[in-house]
Amino acid sequence: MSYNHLEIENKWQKYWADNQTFKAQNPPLSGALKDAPKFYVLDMFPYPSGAGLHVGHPLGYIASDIYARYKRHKGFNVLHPQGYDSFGLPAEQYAIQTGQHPAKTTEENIKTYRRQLDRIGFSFDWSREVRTSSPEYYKWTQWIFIQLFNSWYNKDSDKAEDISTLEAIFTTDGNKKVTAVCDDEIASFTAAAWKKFSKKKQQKILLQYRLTFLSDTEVNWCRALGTVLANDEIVNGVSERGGHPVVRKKMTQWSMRISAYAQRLLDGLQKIDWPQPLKDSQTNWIGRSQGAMVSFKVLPNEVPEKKGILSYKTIEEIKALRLNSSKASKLLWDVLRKKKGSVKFRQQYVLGDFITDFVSFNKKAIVEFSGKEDEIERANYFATEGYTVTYISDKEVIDNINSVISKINNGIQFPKIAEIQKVPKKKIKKETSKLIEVFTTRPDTIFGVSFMTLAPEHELVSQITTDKQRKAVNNYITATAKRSERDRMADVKTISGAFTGAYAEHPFTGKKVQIWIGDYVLASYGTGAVMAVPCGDQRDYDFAKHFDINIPNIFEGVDISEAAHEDKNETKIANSDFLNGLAYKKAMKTIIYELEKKGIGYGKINYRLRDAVFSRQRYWGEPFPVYYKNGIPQMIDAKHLPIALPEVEKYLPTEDGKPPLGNATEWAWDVKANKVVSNAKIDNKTVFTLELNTMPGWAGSSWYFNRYMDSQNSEEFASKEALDYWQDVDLYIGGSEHATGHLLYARFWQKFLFDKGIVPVDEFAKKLINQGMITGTSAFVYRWEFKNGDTSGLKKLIFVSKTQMENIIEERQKAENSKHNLDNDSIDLLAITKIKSDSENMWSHFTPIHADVAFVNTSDELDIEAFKNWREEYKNAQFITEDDGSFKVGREVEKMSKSKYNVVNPDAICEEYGADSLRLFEMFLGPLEQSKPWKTSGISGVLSFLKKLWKLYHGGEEGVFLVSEEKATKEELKTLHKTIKKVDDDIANFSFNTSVSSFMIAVNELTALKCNKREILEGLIVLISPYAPHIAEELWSKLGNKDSIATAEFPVFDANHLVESTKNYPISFNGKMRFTIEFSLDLSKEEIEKAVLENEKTKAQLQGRTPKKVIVVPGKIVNIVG
RNA sequence: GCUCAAGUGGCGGAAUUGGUAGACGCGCUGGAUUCAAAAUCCAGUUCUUUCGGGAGUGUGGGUUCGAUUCCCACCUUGAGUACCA
Repeated sequence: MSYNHLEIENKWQKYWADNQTFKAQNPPLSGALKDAPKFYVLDMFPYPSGAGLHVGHPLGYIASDIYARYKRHKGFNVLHPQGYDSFGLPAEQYAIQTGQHPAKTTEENIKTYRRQLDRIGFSFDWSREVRTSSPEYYKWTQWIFIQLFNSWYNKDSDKAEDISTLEAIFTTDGNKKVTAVCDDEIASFTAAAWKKFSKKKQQKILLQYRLTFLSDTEVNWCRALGTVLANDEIVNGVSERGGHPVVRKKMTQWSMRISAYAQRLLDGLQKIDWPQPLKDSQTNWIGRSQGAMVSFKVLPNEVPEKKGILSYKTIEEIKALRLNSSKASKLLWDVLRKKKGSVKFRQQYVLGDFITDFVSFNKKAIVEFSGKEDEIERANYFATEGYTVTYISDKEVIDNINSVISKINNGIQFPKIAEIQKVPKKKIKKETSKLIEVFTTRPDTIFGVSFMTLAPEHELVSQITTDKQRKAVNNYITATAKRSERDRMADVKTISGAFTGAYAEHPFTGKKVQIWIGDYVLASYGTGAVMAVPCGDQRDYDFAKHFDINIPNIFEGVDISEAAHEDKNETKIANSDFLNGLAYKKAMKTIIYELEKKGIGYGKINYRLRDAVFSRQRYWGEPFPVYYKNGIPQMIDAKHLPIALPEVEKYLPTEDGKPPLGNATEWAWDVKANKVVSNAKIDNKTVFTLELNTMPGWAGSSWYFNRYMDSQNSEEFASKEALDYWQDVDLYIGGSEHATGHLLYARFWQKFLFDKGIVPVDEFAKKLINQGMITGTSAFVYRWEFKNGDTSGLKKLIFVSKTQMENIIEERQKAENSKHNLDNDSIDLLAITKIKSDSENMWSHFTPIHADVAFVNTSDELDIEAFKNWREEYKNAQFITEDDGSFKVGREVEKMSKSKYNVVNPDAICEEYGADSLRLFEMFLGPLEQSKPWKTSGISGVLSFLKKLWKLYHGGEEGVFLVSEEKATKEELKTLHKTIKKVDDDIANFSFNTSVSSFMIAVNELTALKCNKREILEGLIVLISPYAPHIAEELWSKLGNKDSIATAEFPVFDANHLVESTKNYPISFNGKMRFTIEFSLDLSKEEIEKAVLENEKTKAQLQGRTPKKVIVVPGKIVNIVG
């Protein structure tokens, strides 16, 4: 009976499903597992895409499955679940295109995934399956959101606490004593003041402390996708998915205060066994830098005028105004710009703090549309500046533009102060000295400060710029505003900036320090301002050189004539008053002490990590359990969860730009009935509008590992017993692309849940492995083209086989090198003269065209007929084949992708070679964490291994099952135990590839020994079972076992079987091995040395010379130095 | 630029504390079997060679009796990050 993988695999997959073989037990444990320790093996759950799985996807699942099966053999109660991260953009985009409900396509895709996964024979406990998009699951995602909303971060206890504790503090002490992680700008208030605040104001203040909060955030808006994207969803300024442009935009969004956990996320990395590169990228992403905040006083020498300074903000406002200007405004501007009025007007120009609609500076006249919110303040200011304002309305302009023009002209001819009612007298602002705050990691170099640089967007820029410099500054701001973020990033080399004319006072020397603006300073990091130390920072140095600013040297014995000196460890500070002679560490301490003493600065740790935006303008995501009352968000009571996703007509944003949920008609919250009701009932008394955004993709994946512990629990997130028993994931396998997304957010939520006492540990995964990517091996055919792609002279497309193409190129090279006539043998070789006589034109290029790898056999030969039928235009193509008539394709390694036609489907592999072959082969390809190319041709090696394995149990030519009960020989035992040791070690090191080799070696050796003894074969099949479980089950049952092999005891290694009496010593000369001699291991060093030197071969090597030295390492090697 | 990872036959890769470089498999070559093919089995397969040998793990140095492994410098590739003060 020969090995029939299809029959065996079907049989056992059915058996496992029917018997729930891999169901993990929750406490209390019973049966064989009564005292079993737990082991939790987890894969990153997949997003079920429409394309299904390709052979690259299961790599990590196979590795984790082997580990899980191994642990079962070792007596553990193994939890090895699987589920689906089933909310996401692709299903939604498909819905937009086809109108299909995302739930439906998701369901279908999951079915495909499940079918594909089942075929590979995974030992998943499917009874615990989760889907992030099912209401039973997202009920608890919503529940966690509520917990976050009801929490604040107390810096003193360094953990999240219930918001009620904060309210209690406010009532007794106000907010002065609280150290919380909260919004940057919260005014301080006393207990008395707190009590007097309205409920609404109190709620607004609390919102600034909550761990999830609403704020106007600059977000990455992707117009094409109609949604906001997280930083890690953007690659090179375009969306990761689809490559659409992304712009910055302000929106009111839910955010998660992950910044509260920055330090703990960093510290936690110490105690988890995750890959170093992954830890590094999290460390990098959190971006801790230690330094100090320092305030510089701006010198009031030249009090700048406010008028006409463009700030970043105003430029953007003006842009927006111009874009959105009303019909009337456009109409009027068309007339005014053509000077139909008597004077030249400018549109939307800045005057003081205001943007005028139209202004004439020389006539001191303003034309404004009436009805602006701040009309009174504006009028007041314009009047004090001596401007005449003419008010007009939209209607007037549209009805009769000529009368409007004459009204304007009249206003100018007969100046009169605009009518102002109840103008409050504007307070004259006291000119207090302004402070520029900077963050620096090198406060010890403060004596090297020779200028300061502000980001062009910095709010002080417009206030401090002097008259004289205003034009230059405005020009610079305008110029940088035009450049997109991308341009600025791409162009790091160019140094640009402008002097504001203002000076700051050096806090220690009292010297005047120039204040510049420059786009190398980012508004979004630190305070958006830097103290420039050109001698110690290369960017400051370059800037100083470029603008000819002096570069004081404050380092002892360091030459800074060529470049800044950025090394801090081995340099002492000089020219720095009280810091002179101090090394970095000491200088840091001293300066921070001095700064704090003077009250102008303090030591500070800054993090790059920003709070995470949590709102998405999408349909296919978790709805928020939130409704709005007077503009204040309210949580729906947890007992009414889940708040199910409503049905909508269309999945696109609404006409007026609301998220897709704005299309829902049943989307309002009735606080009396405690249910979702029709929007028509909204009265803002008992029925309120619900949140229209949905949660981002990472919401559901940030806690799913906890849900698996007790996935069917409808009462709780997971029971306390289950959480206490399973604790955390022992082994987590997934891709490294989640380093700064999922894996950071999940750690954040886990720490939060830990703070709240919901989960027992604050890191969810002890050990993590990143599996590498399996790349595809694309196949190419080469299209022969004429110069300039001109194919007009050809009746047919010509494809050239790979070796022939290489021949042609080589011939051409030769011909060109020796300047031979091109019409030579090589052309005859191909008989192409028949196709085209002008051979000159034939010497042109070959274009590689992707051919579907399905058309190519294991010898790289193309199925020409299949290829012809693939595309209409290939039907009549001509093929220049090899001499033997085959057509060879070119090969190249690329990412596996549909568009490259190099996708290999695991179903096809399972069909032809079997799941066991697929599993073995994927492991055999190379180290798990490394990326490696897939080549189907290689799989024959593991298949023939399986056949040999099968034969071992089916001795003789007849092929009947035949196992002997004889005692095993020493040699046979040695093979088995050598393999046990190797597999134990390999699995511990995740070197699955070398285990497969050792199986092959074992089977080869046992075959050579003609071993068919139960004593050996029973152990062997358990060893192999984690890797190739189907054949293992079959042979195990043939060996007479009634139960599944899944929990059979793993063979125990016995070193006694490996003890040797002799060693084949390598004899090397100057470190090079030349031959070997066998000696007993009992021999002493001296005896070995003597025997070696007497050996004939040694004498031949030495050719009469006397060796200088002989090194003998017993049991290892002999080295003769000559 | 910075951080990290990695460079070994035609290919995937092995060599766990420095001790026989190329395990295992693919591919290739030759042979057996077959009417033939597939499958299977056997032998060979780093390069070079005057068949004695000699060289060889990205490059150049170093430490050592001995280096793919340790140290220094450089080159190349891949990943992450990007004016982070």
